[in-house]
Amino acid sequence: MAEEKLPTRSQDFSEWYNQLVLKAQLADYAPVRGCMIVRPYGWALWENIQQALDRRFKATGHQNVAFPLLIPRSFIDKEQHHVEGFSPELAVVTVGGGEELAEPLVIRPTSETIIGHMWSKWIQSYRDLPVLMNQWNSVVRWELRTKLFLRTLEFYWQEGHTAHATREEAEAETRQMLDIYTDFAVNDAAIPVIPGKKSDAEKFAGADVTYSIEAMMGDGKALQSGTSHFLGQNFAQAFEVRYLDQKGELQHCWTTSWGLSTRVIGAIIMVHGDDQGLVLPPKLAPYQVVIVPIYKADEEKSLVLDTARKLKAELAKANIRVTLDEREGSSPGWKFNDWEMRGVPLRIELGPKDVAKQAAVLARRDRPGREGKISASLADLPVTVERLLAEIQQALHDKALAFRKANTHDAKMYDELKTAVETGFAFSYWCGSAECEAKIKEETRATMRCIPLEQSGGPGVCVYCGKPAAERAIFARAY
RNA sequence: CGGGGCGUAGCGCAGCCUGGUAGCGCGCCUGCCUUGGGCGCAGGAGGCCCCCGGUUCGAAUCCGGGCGCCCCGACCA
Repeated sequence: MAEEKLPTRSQDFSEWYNQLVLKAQLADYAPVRGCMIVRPYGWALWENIQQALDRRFKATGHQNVAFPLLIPRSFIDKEQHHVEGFSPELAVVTVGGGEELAEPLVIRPTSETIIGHMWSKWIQSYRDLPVLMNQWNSVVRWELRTKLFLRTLEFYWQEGHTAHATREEAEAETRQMLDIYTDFAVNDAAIPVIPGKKSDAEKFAGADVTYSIEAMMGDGKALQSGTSHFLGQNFAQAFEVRYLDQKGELQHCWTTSWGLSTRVIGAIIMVHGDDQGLVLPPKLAPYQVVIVPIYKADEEKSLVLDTARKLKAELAKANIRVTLDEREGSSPGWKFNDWEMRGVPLRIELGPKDVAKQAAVLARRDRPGREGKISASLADLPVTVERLLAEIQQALHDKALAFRKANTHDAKMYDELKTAVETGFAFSYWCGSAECEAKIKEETRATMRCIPLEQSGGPGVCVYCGKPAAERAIFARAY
């Protein structure tokens, strides 16, 4: 129940976020440090995200699989960069059934190694390729500092893994999946994202190239919201994933992996939320519409509720996710605030006056207050609702894009970059050297988020060292 | 691992300094009344006061030790 007001976003963005996640009942803290319980409302949101992605994965030929949670410790050690990257954050099982294990098992931090191991058995011929797999699961990384949805010890995600005969095919797959994430973010989550390439310092442990989609949160900080890795032949060599080509020659496969996690829920909260609470994009919202009935006397109550129930059935028939708030003992005003806090895109207020007119009051979540309310005829309500939901979906995206543009600066001078990253993104020329990247990070706390795929303006000079630079990169403070 | 905060009713907290009947607000339950922007009244239920040890006639309170969680930095999706 929402008994107290949230801090405003400008007062304390971090505290606003923490309290909102709890109050909206998306998630709660687990008894173990850094772990999270996803509550029904949060999981419903995740299920909608899963469906939106899963149908895209299936449409591009991927199949779902389930690999085990436990991985032999030695597997992690087989790929040099992988072991360096992940060793510090592994959870290790050393005892099973009361006995010390001969070989410790790690709880998967990601599944490249065990999948590589199995592929080496399954893949023999070019006819076996490509292998296109995905799994929905959870993984464990022993993070030092955690935050609900954004970084927890265990988190839910999907990890896609593919193996190909050629470099070109694997590279195309890597980019295809990045495009899918972008499409999902923009069209379903209403989050404008910048797809781009990571620096060597920021790339996945074991990848040749890492791409990501980067989004700007409501406080101007960046959040990496999905990644796609071109793994080259690194894992194929470590696990001997080989095939015979048409000429009868033994070749190593080229592999990819790509993932998107419940972290994207954090992005949805921080991109669209306002001081009243969540604002969920209609395409992913667990409830797209809530009907709040209003009545005094008993005759009114039955009249209003009968109408409301019919309305609910009609909307549900039109495939609109709708709920009717029949809770006794809470006033309509209380319910308005409650559902606003929980981010339902559209509210229908139905009272005796409306029923008499055969109309209802519609209130858009993205336009708070009385001015956002309109009266609509009951006769064609499903059509009106569908139109409004589409408008809200678009409006959320446009607002977020406008915000990002307003807080992104083409910083040419280093001083401009320093100022820009205080409140948002700096889009600056970078020579590509790790030294410049490290210095910028050290001096501004901003990291190189990505080199956007979309470039314009030709070459320039590095914002830090002044040497020639081919491309511009996004620098920002990040979650 | 460094810095800070906190552990007392489901939640938020007071009480601790100065030891002596465990409290307040919200929520919850019952009834009445209300309901178009976080209603009101009355009654009620609910406690290993984080754990272990010490001091004391007596510990939520004092002393020692431990554990846990949250926030801020370094590491990361």
